[in-house]
Amino acid sequence: MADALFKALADPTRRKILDELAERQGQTLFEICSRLSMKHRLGLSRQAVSQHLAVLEAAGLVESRREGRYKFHDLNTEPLRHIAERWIRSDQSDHRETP
Amino acid sequence: MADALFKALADPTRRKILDELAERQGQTLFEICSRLSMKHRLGLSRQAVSQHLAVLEAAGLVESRREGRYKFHDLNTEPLRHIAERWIRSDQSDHRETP
DNA sequence: TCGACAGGCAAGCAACCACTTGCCTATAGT
DNA sequence: ACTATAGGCAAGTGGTTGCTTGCCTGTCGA
Repeated sequence: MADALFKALADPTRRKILDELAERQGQTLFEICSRLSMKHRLGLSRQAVSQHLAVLEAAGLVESRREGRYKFHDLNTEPLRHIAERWIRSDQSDHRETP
Repeated sequence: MADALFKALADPTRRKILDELAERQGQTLFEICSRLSMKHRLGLSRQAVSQHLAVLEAAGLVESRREGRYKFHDLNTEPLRHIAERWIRSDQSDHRETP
């Protein structure tokens, strides 16, 4: 479970997809494709993005809903919220903002 | 920079190493090796752990200091603190605890 | 009804990654 | 001085992964 989450975040293209979904929820596969090629100059095939979305969905970071022939993708930030707690909770060093 | 961080976290063995360092700071390579084999039944070679530590150090998650023939490793949680902010900051969904 | 559009499935390939093996350096103890 | 200990360097290997290519399914508009 944590494994799928961290592996999903390991790829820079997948993180950019999360960026796009954070900026605008409910995008379709083609919208994400064109956004990636426009803004980031990424020449990815449709299937590549589709596979990335499958990985993100398996990790719980993306949820999809189908309407007709469109499939809309939504970002779910819930799995991201407790990632660092695993190592931060018993933190003995003082990481306060530099005065 | 973010790439090294996420790739470092992608491996389950490296995350266990971070767990061990979170539990006890300043461990040597051999201490980490024996801990991993004891507690997690991981039969890893010394070089495997050494390479993992190099990856973690490149990501800024582990800092090392040399004293004589020993090299002590310390966990640095600083890179972990702002990981999720990238996607959470402009979060419009209501993820409050279930009432 | 038929063609265009949105998406899915599966095999194949090249690059990467975790891990091993073998050898080497340097410090500490006797 | 010499041996054991702690660690490093580099080449090789099997498995994984990101991406492509080709083909198929389902939905909407004319």
